[in-house]
Amino acid sequence: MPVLKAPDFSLQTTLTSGQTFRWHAQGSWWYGNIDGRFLRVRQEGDQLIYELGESRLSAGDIRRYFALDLDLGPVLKSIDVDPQIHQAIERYRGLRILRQDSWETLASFVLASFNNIKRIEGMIEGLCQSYGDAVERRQPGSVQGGQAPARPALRNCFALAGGAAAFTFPKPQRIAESSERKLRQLGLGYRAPYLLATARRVADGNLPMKQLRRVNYEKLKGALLACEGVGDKVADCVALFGFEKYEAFPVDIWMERVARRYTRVHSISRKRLHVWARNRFGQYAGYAQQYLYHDIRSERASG
DNA sequence: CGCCAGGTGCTGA
DNA sequence: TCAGCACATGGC
Repeated sequence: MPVLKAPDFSLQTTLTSGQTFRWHAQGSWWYGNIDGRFLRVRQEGDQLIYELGESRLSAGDIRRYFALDLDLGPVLKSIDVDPQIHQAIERYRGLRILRQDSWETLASFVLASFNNIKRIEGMIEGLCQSYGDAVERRQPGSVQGGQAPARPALRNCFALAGGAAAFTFPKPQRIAESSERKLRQLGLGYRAPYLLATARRVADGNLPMKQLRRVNYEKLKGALLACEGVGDKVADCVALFGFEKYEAFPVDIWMERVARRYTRVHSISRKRLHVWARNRFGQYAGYAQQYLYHDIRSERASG
């Protein structure tokens, strides 16, 4: 089985830290896809083991997705400026910011606003089932020969951990062709028109995702904010998780709680908090945010 | 059941 | 810039 060297990495922490919504754990394996190519991965010590089935992914693709090419030590050292963040780093060292597809990240975080993670995952799954491409799970022991059954375009034995078929994340065009009514039927609620408008903006070329990869954080954020349903927080999530803008610092309800640990001031505006955090943590503020976010949520969950 | 969720857009000071 | 409010829906 192929193996990648993965020092300073925690697969479990990375995949459960609320930055990605489509990975599923089964046994020691995590099942998911990178740009629509399905695989499973697991970690043993500082090794990342993966299996591709028939997916055309290179070791470099996987290394890049999990950000294993990033030297984490200096990053963590640069944000380790006080006892709060220090504690989070000690607890969750190895948490990395994934390099996710920018469109999938944008659509996902439009749906994530004022919502809970379980439901976000369900909404995204429904969206994929309705508008993505089906990937049938190839049975490893199935008998070959005779007429090949009408086979779907895509197959992969790691398409799903459990049963039926898995689905790729839909292209913007597919959602753009839909309607608000159909999207509401998926349970997207008031986010349905936001997602539709955003998908149309991308499909029409008014939000050129590929070109935006080359612009700086400020310009990128400005472009993202032009989308309906994208405010400061969503734009920062997309910049951080989908565009490698590590200075982005998304401020949500959990960051407000983190802020109370620091200042005891009960009400600080999200804008002020954003400025304060970026000044405090610097060019890798986004990493600080993700460690603080995971730390306080984990603490709340375990009591 | 009531409260909460990785907020945003809009309105009116 | 800021505060206050409506917005859909399901998890717990």
